[in-house]
Amino acid sequence: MNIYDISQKAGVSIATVSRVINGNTNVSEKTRQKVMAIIEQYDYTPNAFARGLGLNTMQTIGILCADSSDPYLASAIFYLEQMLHKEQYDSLLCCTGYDQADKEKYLNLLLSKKVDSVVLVGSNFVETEEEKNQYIIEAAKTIPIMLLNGAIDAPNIYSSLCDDYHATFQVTQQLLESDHKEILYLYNSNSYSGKKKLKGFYDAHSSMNIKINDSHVQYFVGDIHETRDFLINLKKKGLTFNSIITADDNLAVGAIKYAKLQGISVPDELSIIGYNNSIIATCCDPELSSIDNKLETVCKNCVSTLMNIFSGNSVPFRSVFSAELVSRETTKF
Amino acid sequence: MNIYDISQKAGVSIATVSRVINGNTNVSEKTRQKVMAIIEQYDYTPNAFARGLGLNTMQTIGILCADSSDPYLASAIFYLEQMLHKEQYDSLLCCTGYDQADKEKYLNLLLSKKVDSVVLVGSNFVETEEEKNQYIIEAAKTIPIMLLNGAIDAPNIYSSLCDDYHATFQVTQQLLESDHKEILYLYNSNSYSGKKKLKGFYDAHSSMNIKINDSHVQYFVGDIHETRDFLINLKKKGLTFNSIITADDNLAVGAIKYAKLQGISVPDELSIIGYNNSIIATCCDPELSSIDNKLETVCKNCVSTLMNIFSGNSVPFRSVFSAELVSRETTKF
DNA sequence: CTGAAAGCGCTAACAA
DNA sequence: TTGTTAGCGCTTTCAG
Repeated sequence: MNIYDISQKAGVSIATVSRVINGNTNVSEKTRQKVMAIIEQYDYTPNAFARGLGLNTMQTIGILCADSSDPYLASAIFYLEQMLHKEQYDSLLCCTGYDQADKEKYLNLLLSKKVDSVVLVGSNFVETEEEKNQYIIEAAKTIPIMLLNGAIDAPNIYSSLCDDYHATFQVTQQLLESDHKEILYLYNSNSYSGKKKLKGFYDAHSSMNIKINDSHVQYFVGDIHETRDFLINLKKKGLTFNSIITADDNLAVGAIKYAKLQGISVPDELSIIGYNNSIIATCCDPELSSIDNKLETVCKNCVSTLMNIFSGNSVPFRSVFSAELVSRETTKF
Repeated sequence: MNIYDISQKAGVSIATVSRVINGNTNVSEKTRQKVMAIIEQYDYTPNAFARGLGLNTMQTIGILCADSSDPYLASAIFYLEQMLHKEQYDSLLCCTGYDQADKEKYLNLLLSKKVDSVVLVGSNFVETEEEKNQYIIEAAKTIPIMLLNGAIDAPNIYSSLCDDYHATFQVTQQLLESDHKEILYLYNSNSYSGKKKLKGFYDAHSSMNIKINDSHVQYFVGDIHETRDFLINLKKKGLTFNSIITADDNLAVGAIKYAKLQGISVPDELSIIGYNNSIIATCCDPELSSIDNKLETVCKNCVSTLMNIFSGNSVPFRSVFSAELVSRETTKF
């Protein structure tokens, strides 16, 4: 059943059928009704591919993320899909993993599928070495690229993100002020926001003229139990600290497990602050104080910016929101 | 840049260009190289919409889930996307929420987008009242429908799932044998697998001639803290139990919180068993014993079944796998 | 307000 | 091995 069949049965031309399908007003109410009746009678749906070919769009947005099973990224994807759907866009999901070459391959795949835009979810898409971001800049020559929690300065690239620098700066300062002079900073990513957080940590110290011992900044990649063991090892080696800030809730849960195994009371002897305020922050015990980086807001802004771009409205190429510490049981403030 | 431009620049016909693009062997090596050179020089990519129109497929699979931010469903989506990608298929993700009408709307949307198949992820898509599944049966007249953790007996509908009945039966029996005569069963869904689990719980009791007190089977929908409070209330009302089996890890984490708040020691005074073995099972404290329903296996089977369908091979309309209890700290066995 | 007809870019059957 | 050509089903311009 195609537009020709319908036009024939309705006794009109295909142009008229097309007009009623697309809500074109230049159709008399009478013909409109006649055509609609046939359409419904035969349960006709226009062929999306033909439509795509003619209009050069299938109303699809590519969503690129490293790992959609990560609860934090999963939430972002969920928000994005919901909001895009409201705007009549569908979401083509691609999980790239953390390998640079794969990210590039996936992005090109999405371009070849002719999506209307692609959203890169998670700061791990922005590398420090500028040439590694070249493939994104290149893609932006074809379609607008949205960055969620990352930023690249190049034409047609837009970012929606949280001020991770300031958030980390603040909680670090707060800890330092409440007499936690020995803070361990644990991170697992050198991404755009990873660097911002780290800088916040450092700057908070210098703003109070406190020196950081290099071994109080630790890079570690691993699951919850591996993180726990890593910390045990650190302690064994003689490193002392009375609080931990992590770049990620998973790391923080590892820290909680570490404290428990070592019989260290939280938050009395050790304060722990996570990042992302994801679901696991309320699963652990004690429940984790975590920096909420306003994922829903950031996603909403991302989608509305995108819609404005499509409408030809002028939009900010960067939107920054404030994060906020959600205090639970692993901190005293 | 389209196929005509390329053919012209290469001095061949568009048919030849099409042949080299599609790896058709009926092209002399010499022309192939000549054409490839031009293609690469101009970085030409065939138009996916035109291709879709001609072939009547864009190699896309619809993935329907209620809520992709649920860690368990998120993992399923992740597995599916990865495996589909290997088979050259892309994933159109749709998060329907739990409302029946929305599920139906989304499924029809996917049909109109002409996806090659759709995977319904999660047993919540299969309702007990048969007429509520009619829209799925209807969709299956157009394209094969895959059910992950659910089953519907109708043509062109295929299921890949875990034997939830048996798994629940076994752990229930195990508890009963180890002198836990008062088991509370907590569930939050009347879906296909929800019913199977419940039946397993009941049958294990009857197989050992043990009667179940009706109030030991509780339906509750809410987040972790609400679940905790629900249990506190249950206890207040005088209900006694020395173990809890839940249909879901989230509920089980609520149970752990309940025990902690009430000063009940786990697993000595109370055993807790969750379901899904999702990431949060290792976040909580004590870590949760949970039934692993082999999500990766089930997903892999789903995708390979689908590929076989596309290839015209005969496939089982239902594949059932065994679940397995992963013992952690909330049980003694 | 309606219709005729020219694309959109590709695949594949058929001819050569 | 290569080329010609007829679709695929829709949108949209242009005439009327």
